[in-house]
Amino acid sequence: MFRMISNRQIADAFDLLADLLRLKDAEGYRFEIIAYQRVAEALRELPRDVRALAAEGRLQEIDGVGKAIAAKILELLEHGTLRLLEELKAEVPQGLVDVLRVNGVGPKRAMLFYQQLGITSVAELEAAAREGKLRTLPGMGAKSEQKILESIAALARRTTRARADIALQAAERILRALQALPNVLRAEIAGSLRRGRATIGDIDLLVATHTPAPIMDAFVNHPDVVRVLAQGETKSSVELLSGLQCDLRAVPPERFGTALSYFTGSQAHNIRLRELALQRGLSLNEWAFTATDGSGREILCASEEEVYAQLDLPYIPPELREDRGEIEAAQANALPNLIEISHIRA
DNA sequence: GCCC
DNA sequence: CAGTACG
DNA sequence: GGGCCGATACTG
Repeated sequence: MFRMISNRQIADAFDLLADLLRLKDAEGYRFEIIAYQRVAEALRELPRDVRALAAEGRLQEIDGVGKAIAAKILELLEHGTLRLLEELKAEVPQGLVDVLRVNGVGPKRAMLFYQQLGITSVAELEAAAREGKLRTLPGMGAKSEQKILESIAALARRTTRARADIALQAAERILRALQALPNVLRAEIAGSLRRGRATIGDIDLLVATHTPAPIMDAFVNHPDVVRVLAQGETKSSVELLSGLQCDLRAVPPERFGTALSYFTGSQAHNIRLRELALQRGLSLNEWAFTATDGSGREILCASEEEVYAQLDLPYIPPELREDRGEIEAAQANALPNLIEISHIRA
């Protein structure tokens, strides 16, 4: 019989596997890393106990699970551990996985810090930054060092994902300020908040305008903003009083549909849409569909309806955009009817 | 790594 | 440019 | 066997 091990624990093991591989050689294992992360997410969303599925020999029915990963799941169910995972732990300090959670630190820098300074934890990274040691490393300077210190502080401030209702209040405050600005033609909440998720990691906002610069300025100077993480022509990122990160993108109104689609996600849903576009000889990004025949011809979408229509799909509501079968359902014209408040009566 |  | 980050 | 999202955007 199988061990007591939850879907969640198995998912965590695959995420750890992905992170350790990322540290070892991000490029060399690029697609394996993606595969492991996909499976981790699929397992967390799986409504059934993996052990039951395994007992029936149906593991490969899970999206993203093939022969190799099915074997790894079985190994976890039987032994509670993975040989591959243990080997990687011996090669790469596990504490580096936490270091990866620091904004601005990816696998390259984490390994650089480890190999040059022996850093294996966030605490050690913080100490090294305070002592001015990071700036001595190639590609690092005083500014990068300071950013890392601030990221570590931010990491401590927000321990968990925010409840959607709390985040919604914070989002609407910023949104109202943006809507009140001259030359803002539209302003919308995007991201997981728009998808109706119960908890959200950050707030994503989108505005339609022909003059993004003054809007970006107003955004980063909003009274709720405590820190500017990045500010560019069309994309800025800030930290709010609540500790929440808030990202804003600005696009011209004729491109609002592709932008809202992109910024609403989910990532997995976006990737599926982009694959569908490629099948039709089009490349899709947040700005437009672009013909892949070299002509550079663009198809602009002011609304999301146009985006889906271009892909021969009926409109898919944000709440369903998780790549959990909604694309296939849409293609079969069999999307479920969502329950709206207005449909409910006492 | 998975999938066509 | 490389590195990191975003859905 | 060979592709796998983005002609992404921002920083230093």
